[in-house]
Amino acid sequence: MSRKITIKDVAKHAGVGIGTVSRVINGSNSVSPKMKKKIFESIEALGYTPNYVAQSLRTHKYKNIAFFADISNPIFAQIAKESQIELEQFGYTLSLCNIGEKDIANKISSFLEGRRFDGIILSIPKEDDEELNESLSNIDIPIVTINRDLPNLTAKVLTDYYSSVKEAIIYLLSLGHTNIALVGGNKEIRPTREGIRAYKDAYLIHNRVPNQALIKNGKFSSESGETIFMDLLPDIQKGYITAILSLNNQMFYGILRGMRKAKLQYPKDISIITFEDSELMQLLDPPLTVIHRPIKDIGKSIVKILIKSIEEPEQIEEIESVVIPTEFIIRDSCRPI
Amino acid sequence: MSRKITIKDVAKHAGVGIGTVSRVINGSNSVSPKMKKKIFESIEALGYTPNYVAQSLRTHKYKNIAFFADISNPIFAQIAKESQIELEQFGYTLSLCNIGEKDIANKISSFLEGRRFDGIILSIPKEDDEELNESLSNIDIPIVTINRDLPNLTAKVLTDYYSSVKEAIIYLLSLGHTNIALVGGNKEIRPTREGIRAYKDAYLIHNRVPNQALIKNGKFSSESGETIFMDLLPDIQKGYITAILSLNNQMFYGILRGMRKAKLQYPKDISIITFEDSELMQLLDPPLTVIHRPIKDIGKSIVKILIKSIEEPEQIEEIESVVIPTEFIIRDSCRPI
DNA sequence: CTGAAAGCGCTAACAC
DNA sequence: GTGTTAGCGCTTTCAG
Repeated sequence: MSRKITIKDVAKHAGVGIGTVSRVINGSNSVSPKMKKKIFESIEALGYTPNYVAQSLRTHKYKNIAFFADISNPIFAQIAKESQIELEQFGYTLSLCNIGEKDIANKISSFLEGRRFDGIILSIPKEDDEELNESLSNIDIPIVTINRDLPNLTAKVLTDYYSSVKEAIIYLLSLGHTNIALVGGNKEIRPTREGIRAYKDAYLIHNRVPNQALIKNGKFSSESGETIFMDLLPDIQKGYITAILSLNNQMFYGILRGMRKAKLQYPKDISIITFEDSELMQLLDPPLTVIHRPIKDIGKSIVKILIKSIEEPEQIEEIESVVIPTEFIIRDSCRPI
Repeated sequence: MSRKITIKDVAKHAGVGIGTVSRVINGSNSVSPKMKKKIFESIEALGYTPNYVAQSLRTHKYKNIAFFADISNPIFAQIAKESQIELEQFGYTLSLCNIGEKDIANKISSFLEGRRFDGIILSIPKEDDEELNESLSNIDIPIVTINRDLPNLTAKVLTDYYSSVKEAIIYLLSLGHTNIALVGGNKEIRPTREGIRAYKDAYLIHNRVPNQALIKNGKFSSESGETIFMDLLPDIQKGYITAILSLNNQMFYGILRGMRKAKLQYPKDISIITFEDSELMQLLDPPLTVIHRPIKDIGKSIVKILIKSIEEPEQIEEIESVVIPTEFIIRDSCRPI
């Protein structure tokens, strides 16, 4: 291929100085209309596009965002997708970095090392990883977290777990369930805490106090969900536990698998509700009662906050968390007692 | 934060020339061991990491790969994830760009414009988009395609649709099914073509010729799958069509939804097989007979080919397509006639 | 084997 | 308003 054409070529072609071309490209300072026109023509004629790498080196702006999460979780994949679509409007690029359970601080810093990003989108598996929080607070570019309360990180997009979990539990209590198991991930993350808080409050409203043993915590995986279900199984078979609310879709798969193995069916043998409304959730038979959250809105909010933090840092005071509403959708996976 | 420390700082700290530091960083040419040691110590002491942007500007190497696909499809999200994990080993970054159905050529070129990538991973919805193929062949960096036969693009990672579809159809024929519907996406992509070829060959082996009308093409969406199912419905209810093989997971969701609406159950009313073995596929009741492909291997192969094309372009002659084997897994969604 | 210097393509400060 | 120039941080000749 022929050599990439540069700003110099444009300047020569238009018979102007290189600086003037730069000004036109950046729309900065006033350039005389005739110059402007001439330069635009040359840009067009030569098919010039500025080299972002060179621009970045000069300006310390990279138009590039790093996305850290566990993409195995389809929800994060969707959020990544929506964020990318949104970022594109602003001319930004999204670079993926998958993180698992372990060695996250290292993974993040080695990913960031040497590379240049203007901002970060992040969701990590625990909030109380001190080493990680330490290294996170040393990062000097804006970070937007997803559903996490991290010390020093104020820009966050949260899902309103509280309202819908409360609504769901109240719904179950109204159906006559008294012992509802709550299955969630690590206690050290916001969704679990909020879920538990909502759970307790819902019981309170019904003038009851839930059995602490009904609150089960594990990891965001189907294996963990299945393990928890198996723990619960004796009490389910005894008829003590009659409903389960799962705060996480991946754990929910494990619960379903466990039910299958134990030859239990919903809603006959147990009522169930889960978070996240994927296409398949509706295909399960009977269709599932779920808590749904709008992924597209989450992506949009993330990007909005992030771009603002990057491009208008002076207004950073005003940047706080955004809470995305959820929706409780009743279908056919719960039955009255 | 304090100013980023640069190669100059290291040179000064070590009392050497800037070029020597560079040589040490790149492991290039021989530098005397004592120098090397001193410089490494300074790098360590100052916590220096080279600025990739500056390196890129100089070397025209960016350590960055662009990924174009429709991430709505969980399969592509998984492939993106696996590719990223693999690329990381080589120090490369993955930038996402979601593409939909329309205006793809523009999307790709505007994404690439000005930015610098060393390679591209790509899967597009049709193979016969001339404008797109034209613009693709003008790209002067290595491109690895996923399951597409594109003119001029020889580096590809393919899934062996043929063998498993053939196996699956033979399985159905052996169960006594004679009229098996084949549901796939656009005819202008390799998976569909290969699926159809396998389908016909399987019939041939049984000394039969399939009814062309049983081959249905649509788009990779559940809506399209449902529409096709509804087309098929009369013949299913008549008992003419007794089995369906879906080449695509998203279309399959639509088929399931259609079955639900029509109050049909598998395997009783119809036998079904689909591509892609997700966790939920096993949770459907009864569990589904599926064709499975190893996503991790696909990611690895993509990256292997891509890195080789980038870093050892002289061996490009040898770089051809890799075919990833598939596996036909029999569970309980088909019954004998 | 090593230091000095040119230059990747661009922006911004500086003159005119 | 506009051209010239320094320099972002790095690699790579070029001398020595």
